[in-house]
Amino acid sequence: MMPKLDRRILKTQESLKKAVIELMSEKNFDDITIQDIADRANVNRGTIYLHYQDKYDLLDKLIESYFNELGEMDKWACEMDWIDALVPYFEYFEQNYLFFSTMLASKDAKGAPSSFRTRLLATFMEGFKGEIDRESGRNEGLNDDVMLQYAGTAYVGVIEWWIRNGMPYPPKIMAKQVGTLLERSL
Amino acid sequence: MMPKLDRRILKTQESLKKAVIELMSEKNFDDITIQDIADRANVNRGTIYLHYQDKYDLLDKLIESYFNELGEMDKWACEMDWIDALVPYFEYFEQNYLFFSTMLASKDAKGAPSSFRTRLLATFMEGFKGEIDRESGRNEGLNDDVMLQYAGTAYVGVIEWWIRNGMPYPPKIMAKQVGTLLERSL
DNA sequence: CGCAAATCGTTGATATATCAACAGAGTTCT
DNA sequence: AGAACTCTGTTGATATATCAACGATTTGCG
Repeated sequence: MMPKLDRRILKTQESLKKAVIELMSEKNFDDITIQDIADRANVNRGTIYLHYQDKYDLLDKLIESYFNELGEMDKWACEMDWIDALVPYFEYFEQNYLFFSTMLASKDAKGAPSSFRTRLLATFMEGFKGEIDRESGRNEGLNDDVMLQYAGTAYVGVIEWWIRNGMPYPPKIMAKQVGTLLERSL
Repeated sequence: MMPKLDRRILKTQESLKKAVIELMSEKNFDDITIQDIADRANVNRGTIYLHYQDKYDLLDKLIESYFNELGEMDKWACEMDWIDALVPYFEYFEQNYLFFSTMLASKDAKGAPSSFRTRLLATFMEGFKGEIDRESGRNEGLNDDVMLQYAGTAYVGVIEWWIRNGMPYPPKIMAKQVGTLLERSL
């Protein structure tokens, strides 16, 4: 069991993560100072060091927490219908749209397209692995690699489009449509 | 000088006040328990007693803080044009619409119309006192009492209507219109 | 009624956050 | 190069919040 975290720890860490996301949507991560984060989170600067090594560590743990959350949802979703299983995902993206839009938009230090996107893709492809239809024969002659890459990039692409365009359709509609398409591809 | 409050005190008190406002917009104040408030504010129940006697004390101080804020704005506004002076007020009502709509809606314990509304009216009338035109002669034969009551109830009434109807016009528009009307009445 | 559960207000021990201050490392400006 | 400035990471003393527990009321229910 996790050793039941103190309320204050959760609150400060939440404020700090929220602050980083907000600030990253406003300026480059490198231009963000520890004091900026502390101010935005309404937390003493020193407090940050009680939880994180530095701002990079904070960003790492922030991203990690989202992937963990996605991982949790995977477990929950694996035995459901495609369309039903996707609903909570789109709801999750909607609730945390600022995080996802910011992370998908942010370039890596070197200017390369975000490693976040790459990792997100890998996560989805991993999740799709067990869902490929190997029984109906419908997919004979198709390589797993290709199908996974196809479905994965499509999925990420749609999410990216949906978020960037202000989430024009509600999560349930998105789940239904994307679910239908993914089902055909795997 | 105020003895510079600790960050934690401000944060806790803010959460608690916000929690009470939210809860009051959902159910009767008497049905709200201390534990409810603690949960909503994400604060330990015992912490509440470090700041307040009980939930009634909390509500008192909550309301008081808003009247103090209004009092501060009065000082700032007294030497301005009517219309310009009203803008910050309507902006303030807009920002804190949940508080005002809840308080204006809430009945007192006995079921009487809210004493909050009565006090708000008194505050505005007090503020209007110095603004009555005694020079142009335009108001001769008119009693101060009557003018104050007239303008005060009108002002409160418009605010109430504006908030209850989802603030259909922006603060600046409201300030201009109400400012024009108040100027005519005093 | 009478019991069970919920709520209250308080306590003591402990954990966390705050604040002011410091030295060191970069920056910027001249 | 050097002065002035900013940011960093760390420290020690202190203030505040947390948690679990308690007895005392109050509330809800059979």
